Amino acid sequence: MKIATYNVNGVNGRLPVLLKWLEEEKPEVVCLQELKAPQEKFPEQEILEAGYQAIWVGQKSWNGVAILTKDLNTEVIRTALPGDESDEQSRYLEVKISDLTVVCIYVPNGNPTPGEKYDYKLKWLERLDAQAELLISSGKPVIITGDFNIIPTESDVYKPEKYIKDALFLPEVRTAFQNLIAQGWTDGLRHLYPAETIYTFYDYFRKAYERNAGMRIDHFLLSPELIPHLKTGGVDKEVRGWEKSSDHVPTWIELENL
Amino acid sequence: MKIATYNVNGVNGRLPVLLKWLEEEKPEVVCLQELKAPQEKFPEQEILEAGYQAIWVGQKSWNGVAILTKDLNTEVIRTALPGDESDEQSRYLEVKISDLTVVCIYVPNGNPTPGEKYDYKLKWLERLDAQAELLISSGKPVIITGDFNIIPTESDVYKPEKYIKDALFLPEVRTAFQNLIAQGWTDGLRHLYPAETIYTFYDYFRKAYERNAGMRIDHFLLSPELIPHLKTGGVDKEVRGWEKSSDHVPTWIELENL
DNA sequence: GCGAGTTCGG
DNA sequence: CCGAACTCGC
Repeated sequence: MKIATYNVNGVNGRLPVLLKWLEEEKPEVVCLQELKAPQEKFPEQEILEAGYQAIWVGQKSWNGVAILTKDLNTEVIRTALPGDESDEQSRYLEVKISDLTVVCIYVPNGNPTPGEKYDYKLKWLERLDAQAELLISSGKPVIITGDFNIIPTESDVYKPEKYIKDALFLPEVRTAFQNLIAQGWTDGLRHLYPAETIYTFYDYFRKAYERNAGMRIDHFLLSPELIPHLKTGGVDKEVRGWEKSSDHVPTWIELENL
Repeated sequence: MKIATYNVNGVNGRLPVLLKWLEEEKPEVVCLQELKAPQEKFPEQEILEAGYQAIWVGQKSWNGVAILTKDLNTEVIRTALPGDESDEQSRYLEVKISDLTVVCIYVPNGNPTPGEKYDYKLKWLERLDAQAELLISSGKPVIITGDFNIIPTESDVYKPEKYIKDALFLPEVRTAFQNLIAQGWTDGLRHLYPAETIYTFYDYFRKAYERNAGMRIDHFLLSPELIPHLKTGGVDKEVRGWEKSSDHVPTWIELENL
């Protein structure tokens, strides 16, 4: 089973690119972030015509997450991250696909630092930590994937020194990621390729893609029982060069015998 | 010689449509209105590659006029309508192509009425009247063409009763047009087709094109010596049905032996 | 309805 | 740099 994550940065503006990529790669499960569309403006019809069912949590202007599945029975578990009833932002979607739990997340960016937005990111990551602990304790197969807005290590960004004060790279944020790993989760892509440079995001400005000025911020966290099934993964880097592409790159893993 | 006028409603947004139409119709002279582009953002390169030289008067956000010519020596005569030095709007361009003077105009819309904008339209038309008088008195061949924002008669709009208080149809404005005719100018298309319904504009709203709810507001005024050369003309109505079309229709005349 | 600008968020 | 929403003009 091929599972992908793709921060589309506007699902309607991105529709031609998204459909072309789906047609070429045909992943069974796709987690999307930054829909930037209200619930009623998600392009359900076009997605259906491409052969995918969709579950989504929209929001006007910002955020928004979705999970697309191809011929798979999908059950919604929750559409919000527990821990703060007053949180209005659409950043979390948890579904069950047969015995596999798939969690699609869009972690707050958190810039500028310091500030309210950074505080919100840290609180959101605390709530994610609690929810991840519950999920991994279940002993069932779970994937948490999406745009984490976290650069896990110095090896995951083209010039770490430029990001010392950035909300994607500050120690507290990297520690939050390590805490998840300490719970027992595995960073899927890094597990497959321990020493490779892997970038999932290239800024729109200053020709970042052409300069290979990227970072790895979209991740797959796998619960232990999934590791034996993990055989390959990667980034569809060329999509970043397409006309009207997102600033993120589609990222995927393949699980065998699942 | 085929001479066309086309209010493009944004020359950059309209570029694919404009280039396709130029490729199909190949007019020797094209007057454009509503460039909606500052001087430095006119797509000169793409127009050159399509085989046209261009002279243009840009303006940020609104207005803007241009004259494109195919393999013809073109000399700029003036880039503003005389009579008000303080007028900042780019609505007038006068050039000489061999012995023919071509004037491209974008008359102010003037709505709502009454109001400042209507007053500005009337004053602009007075200045145009003075300039037209000068031009016709020269005894040389002159064409004044463009978006006049004037519906000359009841026969030039689908439902005249809807436009009684409209700045495009108020008596003062129609009189301004008749005054030009009284100077000796000929309304080229009406001269060719005295009894036909000819529309050059269909609103974007309420499916005006599908309902044939149009009006004739783009005109060719010809000085007397040109009349013997005028053999045919028309509107490229189908262009209005193209993807991402302007609300105006390209309109043209053909002058023989010129 | 649509194009171009601006503002916001990234 | 880019997407979405809003404003303005037509």
